[in-house]
Amino acid sequence: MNNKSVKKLTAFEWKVLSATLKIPLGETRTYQWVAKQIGCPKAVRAVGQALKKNPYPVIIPCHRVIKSDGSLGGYAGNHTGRKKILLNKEQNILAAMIGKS
DNA sequence: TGTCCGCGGGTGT
DNA sequence: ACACCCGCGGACA
Repeated sequence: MNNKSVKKLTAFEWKVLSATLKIPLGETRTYQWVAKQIGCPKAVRAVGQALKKNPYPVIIPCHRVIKSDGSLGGYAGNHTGRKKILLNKEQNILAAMIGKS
């Protein structure tokens, strides 16, 4: 997991990224869920920060991480529903994959 | 339903 | 070492 090429990320950030990567395609998880995975269910805010600072936004499905009440969160709120669109397309892709099979 | 506080860790100063 | 920040969560009004 740890490469020397990687930026200075702390263990907790790695936990967050790893937990986020564990989220199944087309599925969504809450910050609280991720926080619990890393062993800090109260560090939900820190989780969000780690995601925001994530070095690989491409492999990190930040849009897949939402608030506990089902809201997409501030990221999407600051844009034109970026999370929602990404998630929607993601589900569309998943559906297409299933359809092709 | 709306607003406030607290939790946990990062980064900047 | 201290203070402020953050893509939240939960409690209280």
